[in-house]
Amino acid sequence: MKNTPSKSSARRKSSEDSGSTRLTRDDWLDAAFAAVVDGGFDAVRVLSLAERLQVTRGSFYWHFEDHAQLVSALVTRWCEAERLEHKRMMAIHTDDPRADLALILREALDYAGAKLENMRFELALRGLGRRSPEVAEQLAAIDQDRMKLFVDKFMRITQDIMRATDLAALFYLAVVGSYQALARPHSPAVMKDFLGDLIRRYVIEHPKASPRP
Amino acid sequence: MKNTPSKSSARRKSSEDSGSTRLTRDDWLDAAFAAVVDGGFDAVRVLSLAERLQVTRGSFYWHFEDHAQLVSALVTRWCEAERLEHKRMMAIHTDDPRADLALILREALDYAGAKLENMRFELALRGLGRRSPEVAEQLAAIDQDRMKLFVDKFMRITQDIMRATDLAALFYLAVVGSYQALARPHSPAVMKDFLGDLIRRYVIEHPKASPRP
DNA sequence: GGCCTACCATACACCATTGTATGTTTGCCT
DNA sequence: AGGCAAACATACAATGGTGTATGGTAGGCC
Repeated sequence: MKNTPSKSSARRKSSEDSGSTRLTRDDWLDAAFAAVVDGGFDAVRVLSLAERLQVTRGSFYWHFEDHAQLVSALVTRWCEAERLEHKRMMAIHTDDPRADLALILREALDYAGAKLENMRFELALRGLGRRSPEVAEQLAAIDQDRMKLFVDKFMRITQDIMRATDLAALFYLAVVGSYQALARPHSPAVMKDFLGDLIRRYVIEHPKASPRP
Repeated sequence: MKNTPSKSSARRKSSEDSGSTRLTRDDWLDAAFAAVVDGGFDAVRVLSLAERLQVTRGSFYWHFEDHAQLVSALVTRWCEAERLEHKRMMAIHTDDPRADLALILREALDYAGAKLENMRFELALRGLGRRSPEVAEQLAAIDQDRMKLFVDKFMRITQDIMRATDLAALFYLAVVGSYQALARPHSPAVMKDFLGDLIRRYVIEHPKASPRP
């Protein structure tokens, strides 16, 4: 449900406590996140969230200035958590670069539980980015981050900067494209492991076979 | 502006005429299409369209039952036009399968003018499909159509059904993914011809080089 | 030239949502 | 125990959107 741990002080309640004490700012952000996951950013209505949280809107307008501030805070929180993930993946560096790449791809493509929610959020965010230049900018930074990650990992396999860039871009675009298919309610299960298999077969197991003029 | 020609009778005005006679149903659909292109489906407001068309909402509620009918008609109109395009591309069949594929890819990736609008519409439509099962179904049919097209064309090059399916899926996913990047206001120009070049280099010019166990 | 119908305007009721102002409760702190 | 600030409730104004009912107008057809 939460994409980053609450930094609420100890005396305050966080969503882990099932007790019905007061809410924190992060609780509202969590509720907004859940709303985005199933319904997109249009589903982030102050009243709906309040209903979900069993409070009135009076609580909201204490924790936030207005609706825009909620959305903005939600987006930046997600982006920061995402960059932490990138850092974590960047740190994966054993003496077997193919295994490293396979692991990263497995993480990026194994949609399950919280990861599926995260994917749906990202999709909705891309939709929002089409109408908000600020969000588009933040998303571009995320994409750039991930491309760097992919290129780095491919680089250790091919040792060819051009080829590594090509492959990284191709597969990252395919990953983004696959999000669309996987976000559908009844996505074909066969899609799930498709890209991972493809990269294993075409790149990892046969790294020298793909052509380069 | 229009993604399919109006079938309005001769006495009625279509948007080509600059004269300010009465409107037709297709004029409203065109306006809705334009609204989706810049602003998504949330920008399809009856009042905004009326303002854009220099009329009041009285006109709208004569041509359409309600707002939902407008959206529904718009979506099916686009889908039908898209399938016509698929048929046209499917008919491209010379004795040089590589040139055929290159041509199709150029058409699918050369975003300019009306094609960019079409792409932005498709992206918005995918967003809508995440909350409307009917739309999701129509989109799945479109995807299936295009996959068949891609597989057919790759098939004539590789003569290997498995490999053709893999490559078709990989590149189609990449095409869909690239839509996200290209839909951004200031998309890097280098992205524009990237996939086309990639396919030319990796598949068309060196069709036998990619691996398959 | 009258008329009938397609097309559009006007006016109203209604609902969802945001924001604001102000009152009320809870609980920590000393 | 009492006070103070955080957290929430309540009530109200304002906005922007849909849908409906009904009245008005223009243009083809006889």
